[in-house]
Amino acid sequence: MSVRDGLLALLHRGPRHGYQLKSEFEAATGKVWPLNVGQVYTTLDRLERDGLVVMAERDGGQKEFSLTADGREALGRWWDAQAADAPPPRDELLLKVLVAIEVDPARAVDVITSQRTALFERLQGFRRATRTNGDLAASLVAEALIARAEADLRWLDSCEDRLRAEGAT
Amino acid sequence: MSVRDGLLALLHRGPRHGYQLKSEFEAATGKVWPLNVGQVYTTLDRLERDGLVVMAERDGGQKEFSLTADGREALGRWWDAQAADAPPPRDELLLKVLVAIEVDPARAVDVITSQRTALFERLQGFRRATRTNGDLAASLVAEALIARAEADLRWLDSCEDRLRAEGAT
DNA sequence: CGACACATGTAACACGTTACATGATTTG
DNA sequence: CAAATCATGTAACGTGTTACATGTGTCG
Repeated sequence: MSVRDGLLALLHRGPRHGYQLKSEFEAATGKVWPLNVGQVYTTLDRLERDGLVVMAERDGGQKEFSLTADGREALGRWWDAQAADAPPPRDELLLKVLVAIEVDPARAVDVITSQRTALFERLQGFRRATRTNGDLAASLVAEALIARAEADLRWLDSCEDRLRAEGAT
Repeated sequence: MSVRDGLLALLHRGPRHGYQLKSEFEAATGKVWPLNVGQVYTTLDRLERDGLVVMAERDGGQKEFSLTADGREALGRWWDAQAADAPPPRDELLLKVLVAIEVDPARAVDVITSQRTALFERLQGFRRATRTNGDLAASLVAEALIARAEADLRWLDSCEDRLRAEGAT
């Protein structure tokens, strides 16, 4: 999801101005994406340039943006698009471990160990977070991150096993 | 992980030229990151500009790049850096579902359903892939993607439950 | 010879990030 | 009044993507 997609989606709820969109963007994404307001304006400019959005200036200098028909259509396509068809997962943990194994197997064990420790601490943090807040978005984020972290921890274990097995031969 | 980090890491194995790095990059990352050769050269230029790499021209027009002391140091820092400290997870699936719930709860159910179907099919594909190849990198990638996909499927179920619960009240 | 892999690059564009500049309105 | 928040933007930079241009070597 790009800022572009996010803004398009938010405008589905009705006309908004830039500053408003910033807060709504962050709220909707459970605050995992802190957004510089400036980017909202440049992105809105591009959306307008591409005809997905129209701007109406209201008195007081406020500018109101709304979806055009094209914008609504683009949004529809985005809802239907499969997240899986997007560019392959450039995941930091995955790639770092893969490269470490390939480039410097001796060091790879250390990398894996240290990543696992850090990930485990993060996991604890997520679990703590789930118990403290009531916001739906934030709690779904926490749930997703917990599930991911658990999966990643298991994967790191598996990597280490494989490495040891390779080392033994 | 950026192309920059990847190239730095690959150069740890010894001096290389650009074209070589392209293939090694893709091999090391289990082919999840198809790389345009051009980018290798521009990235190497930047690394040289930043003093992390030196270029030596060999006869035949081939250019050999090697790590400098600074480069080695930067690489060391990268190995030690926690993947978790990197920018928060801009995950397509996670964000799309969150935004859908926030913006258009009625449609969110459809989005979730369709994402789940697609994800399940991908999962099947990954499982098939694991049984057919012997390459370590590729098989670790497959393993990671399977673990992730399973976690995500469970999360999608949980999202749907929550949505229905909200809808009921 | 022709196709393909090797090898090196440039140009244009999109996007995200940070920092900076400016002014109105609200609130302690 | 002073500070915070609301509101709109610009400039500069790093990075990733695509497309294009060029030339060498090899193999059928």
